[in-house]
Amino acid sequence: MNPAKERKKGARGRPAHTQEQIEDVRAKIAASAMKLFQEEGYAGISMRRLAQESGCTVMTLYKYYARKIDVLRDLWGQVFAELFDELERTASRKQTAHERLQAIALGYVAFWLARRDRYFMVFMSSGVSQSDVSVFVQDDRVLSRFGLFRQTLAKVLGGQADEAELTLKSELLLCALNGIAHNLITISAYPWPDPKRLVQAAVAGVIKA
Amino acid sequence: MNPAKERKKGARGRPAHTQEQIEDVRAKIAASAMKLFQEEGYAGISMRRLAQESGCTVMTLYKYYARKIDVLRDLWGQVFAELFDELERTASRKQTAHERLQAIALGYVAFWLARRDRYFMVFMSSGVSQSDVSVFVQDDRVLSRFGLFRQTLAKVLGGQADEAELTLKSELLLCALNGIAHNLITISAYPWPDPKRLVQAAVAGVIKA
DNA sequence: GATTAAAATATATCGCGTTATAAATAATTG
DNA sequence: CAATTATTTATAACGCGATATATTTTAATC
Repeated sequence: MNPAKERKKGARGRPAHTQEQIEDVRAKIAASAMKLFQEEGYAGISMRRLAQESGCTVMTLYKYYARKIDVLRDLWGQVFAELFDELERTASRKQTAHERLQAIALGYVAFWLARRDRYFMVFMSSGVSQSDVSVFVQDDRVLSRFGLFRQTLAKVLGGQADEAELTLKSELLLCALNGIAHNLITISAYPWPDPKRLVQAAVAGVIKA
Repeated sequence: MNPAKERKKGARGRPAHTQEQIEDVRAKIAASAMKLFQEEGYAGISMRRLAQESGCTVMTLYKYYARKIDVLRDLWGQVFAELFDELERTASRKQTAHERLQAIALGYVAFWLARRDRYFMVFMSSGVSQSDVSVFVQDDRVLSRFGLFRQTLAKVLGGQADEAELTLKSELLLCALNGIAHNLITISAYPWPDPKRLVQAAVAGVIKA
């Protein structure tokens, strides 16, 4: 209700930006940020630099984003959208539910392994306090897309599992996949096996056990 | 070879600190840091403040640690030592291999969930660049202790798995456990189930599949 | 005590995220 | 046009991590 303050008719002075205009400015800043953060890392880009490359001043940045981390958070949604768009395309090319589950599980881990810079951008962003991180995927548009895993797993299990068991197993699978990506990326010194074998074993673990 | 530069006999001037002396100073700084980082978080403590509480100047800190993050890294080893000491104590109280595996898996996740501040300190430390993180558990003294999982799993599987399969499964289990802790801590807004159920399902996945 | 070399300090500087404040600019209405 | 109001800019400031440089203190030998 009353999402954007209505401008009273006959009001004087410069009108406030509409929601659309605000999002246009944000999108422009975010585009610069995505480019810069990927090239030189989140911590490597200063607000002064981002302002310069965005063609505005630091104070304008702070008008559209309360803190630097909020710029980053704006990019997370884009990254997850890209990821799940890719996974759904991948899944649509497979015939059986089992193949689809394997494909998206592999695709999920492969996505992050191929985009370590973005993984760090999303999961390990520097200068992040505990409270910042706990809301890192609070956005419903992001969270809801993880339902792809639950739905695909449901098809594979058929009637073998009730709702509760299905929920548990799909969440376990997600934890395992995130854990595989997390460990392989952050503990890179360790001689990990082929990620495909880990993912296949993880999938086997939830559909057979 | 020639680990510490030998002081030439008859040398003039104040002798350089021995390795032992250096480690004593580091230990003193690290003690202050562990206390302060836990109380107010890594990002919340400045080098100026750490120097003050350690009874030295900022420049002295930088003599013993090249960067602030290196102080933190020094604490990681202590945290893992505490974790695995606890896990081994837990395991020793159980009779069967299966019980031990369950216990250490549960204990591993429970340890981090009960020490979220330390989890962030170890796995999500702020101001960390990609290269910093890739060596975060490179320390052999830390890495070797993860062997506990492999050995315990070997007992459970008995002769059912060859070396390669045992390696794969123990690494998958570790990925899953880290993933469970990681997700439950960082995506705290999501209504996760009881971590015990996730861990039990993860263990079941590697011993039955 | 004099000499020497290392440890430790003192001080200044840099760019950083962030905030505050005042001024300039732009877009509207009368 | 003037008046009004929001956006944007300009500038300074704060504590931060980090670095550089010069000085003082300390612990050893002669």
